[in-house]
Amino acid sequence: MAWNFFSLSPLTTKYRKLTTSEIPTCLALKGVKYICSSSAIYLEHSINRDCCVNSDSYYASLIDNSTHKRHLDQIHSRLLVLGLQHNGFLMTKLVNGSSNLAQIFYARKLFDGFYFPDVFMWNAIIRSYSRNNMFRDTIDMYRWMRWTGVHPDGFTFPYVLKACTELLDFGLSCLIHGQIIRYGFGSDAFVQNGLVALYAKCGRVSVAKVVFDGLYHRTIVSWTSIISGYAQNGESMEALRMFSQMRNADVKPDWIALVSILRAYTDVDDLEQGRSLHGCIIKMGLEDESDLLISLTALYAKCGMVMVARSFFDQMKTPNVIMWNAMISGYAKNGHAEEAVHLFHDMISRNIKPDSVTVRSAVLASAHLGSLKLAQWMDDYVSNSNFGSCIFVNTALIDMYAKCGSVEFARMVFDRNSDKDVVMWSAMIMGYGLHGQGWEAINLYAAMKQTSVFPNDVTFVGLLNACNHSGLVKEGWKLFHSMKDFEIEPRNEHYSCVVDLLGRAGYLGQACAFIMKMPIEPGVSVWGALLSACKIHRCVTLGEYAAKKLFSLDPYNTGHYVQLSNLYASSRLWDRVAHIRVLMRERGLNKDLGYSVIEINGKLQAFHVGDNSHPMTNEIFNELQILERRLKEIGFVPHTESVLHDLNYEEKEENLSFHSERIAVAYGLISTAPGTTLRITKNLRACVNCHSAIKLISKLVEREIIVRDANRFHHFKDGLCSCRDYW
DNA sequence: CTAGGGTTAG
Repeated sequence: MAWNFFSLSPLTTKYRKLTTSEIPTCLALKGVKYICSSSAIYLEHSINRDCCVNSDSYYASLIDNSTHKRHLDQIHSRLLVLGLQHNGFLMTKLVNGSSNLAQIFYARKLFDGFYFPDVFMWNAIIRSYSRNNMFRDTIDMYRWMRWTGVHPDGFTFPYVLKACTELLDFGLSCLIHGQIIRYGFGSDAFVQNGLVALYAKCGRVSVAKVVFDGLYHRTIVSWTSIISGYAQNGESMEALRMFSQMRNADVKPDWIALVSILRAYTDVDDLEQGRSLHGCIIKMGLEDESDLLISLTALYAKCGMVMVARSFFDQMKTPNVIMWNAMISGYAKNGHAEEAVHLFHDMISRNIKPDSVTVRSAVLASAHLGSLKLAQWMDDYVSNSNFGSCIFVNTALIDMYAKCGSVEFARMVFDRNSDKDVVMWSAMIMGYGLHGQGWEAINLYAAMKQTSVFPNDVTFVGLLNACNHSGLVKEGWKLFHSMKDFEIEPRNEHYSCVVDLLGRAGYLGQACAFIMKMPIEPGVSVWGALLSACKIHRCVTLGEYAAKKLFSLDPYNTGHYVQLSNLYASSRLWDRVAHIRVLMRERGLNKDLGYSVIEINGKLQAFHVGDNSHPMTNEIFNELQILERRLKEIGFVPHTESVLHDLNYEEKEENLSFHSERIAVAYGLISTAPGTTLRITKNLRACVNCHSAIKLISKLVEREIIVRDANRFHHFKDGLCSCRDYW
């Protein structure tokens, strides 16, 4: 609207330029603080550029070209001088300009000085708050707008919905949804797409789907919203199903849609489909899209192809934080924890600012490495960073300390956090479970219930695990049945804990009956628990049954074959052991190579079975022989039954004493001062023989030896182990 | 003046 303001404003009647000296006078007249002379020169310059000072669009373009708050100040003063402070179009422009320069409080001041804001002005201030991530204020302004009787329009709601999305407030979202319908925007494409994304982000994909289904015209944005909604809520298969529906509807994906679809493939580890999508991306000429490159990096890294992922990372000139995160977490998740930590250090030394996700991934990598020294370094790093009070990072720290062998340090991190959510409590409970401190876990759970934090499914996985590791059959059984009090549906993990609990304690029949009564299809973990219980109690028939299930559900997992073979070996069924060996060869499987890592003075040293590559190998084997002799002297008899192959007795014995954890112990003993605690990490589960041997060694050499195996920790001391031979 | 994505602790 171009109203003629010349008649209203005596100063501009002659199209006269303001001189620099005049400006302060005019401002003083209107009571506006004069900023600085350079601004005046700027204004002067701008006005000189175009002497035809006659329309809103002139001032609009001045505002659009402003790059500093003082420019806006100048223009504002000028508008005041001209009596244009009630020109809605220009004042709205000014508010927009302020918010673009992140001058949110200035925008608000302008807004407050404007008496009768129309919907455009309201949208401008709402947008300002939303763009500056002040979502509570966004909602407050929207409420105030409604209260003054101004009707929101189709431009208002996307910002309000964005705010709801960020606030993750489902109740509020429903309220706004109702208002959207009442104001008549029930079929506005922008608003509806916003609603789909909003419900999806609040974790209510089913509601999002209802809105999506009601859409009259589905754009690529609608499809992306619903696909990413499923992907973000862990329903990757459903996301991919929507993707195929989208293709049937002949909607061509753009790069943002592809990012969501890649994420779904990444989550289900579908490297093949991911690769073929990669091919499509190249065909579409989108391979230079850096954000797609990040998704591809995450995909290849998650699927174990870290080299390919790294090549994407390396080809990017200036990777952003998210790319760093994808690479670091990719390494961390795939047994390349060292590279992950290395890359993290690299990032710091190159002065690239990590965010909380980076730190979380680095902490996760440290947890995998198991080095207590590194763990403490990470803890220090976090304390000196901005993430010291970040609940996500602190939870990762608790998990890390527990996995690095120090449940005490984990507890210290836990105690220094005053605001604990269910995830943090669960992490601590898990930590106790890992160290076989079942009662501490249960007591902590009791303390948690005293606060207003409610347990969830993961809390119970932690608790049941803790009961398993401490042999607390009755307590575990009770806890399992208390899940329904919290309306938590047990998952396979919970069922397998119970099977483990019953099975280990020797109640194989009950364990079996329990499986038969399961309301869901028993998965790998359940049959795996049954098989390992059968191995302990040498129950061949039932074990074979469990193994058969496992081979059909998870045919390429070497662990199951080894378990069955060990079960046969324990029953001296050597022909069946041989048969398993043939079966594995036919299927192209090799027994996972065992290795152990020991930390000496903060440095990690890895050993595999019979490893003689270390420079000190002579000394190590000498120590091994001494230990062997001393063990024999006190009457130690090796358990030979857990050897995979049917070797002759001598060979078996030799193999056992050269197991990687034994070599690591020997190396640790000769490399550290007497009395030093040894910390060892093993990739597989502790074998029966080494477990008994290390118990005795701890007594012979008067050392505490802490071994982390694939499942839990063993604290060996004075001839005993914290797991009380229960693992 | 409007909307969709990626990295992500137990």
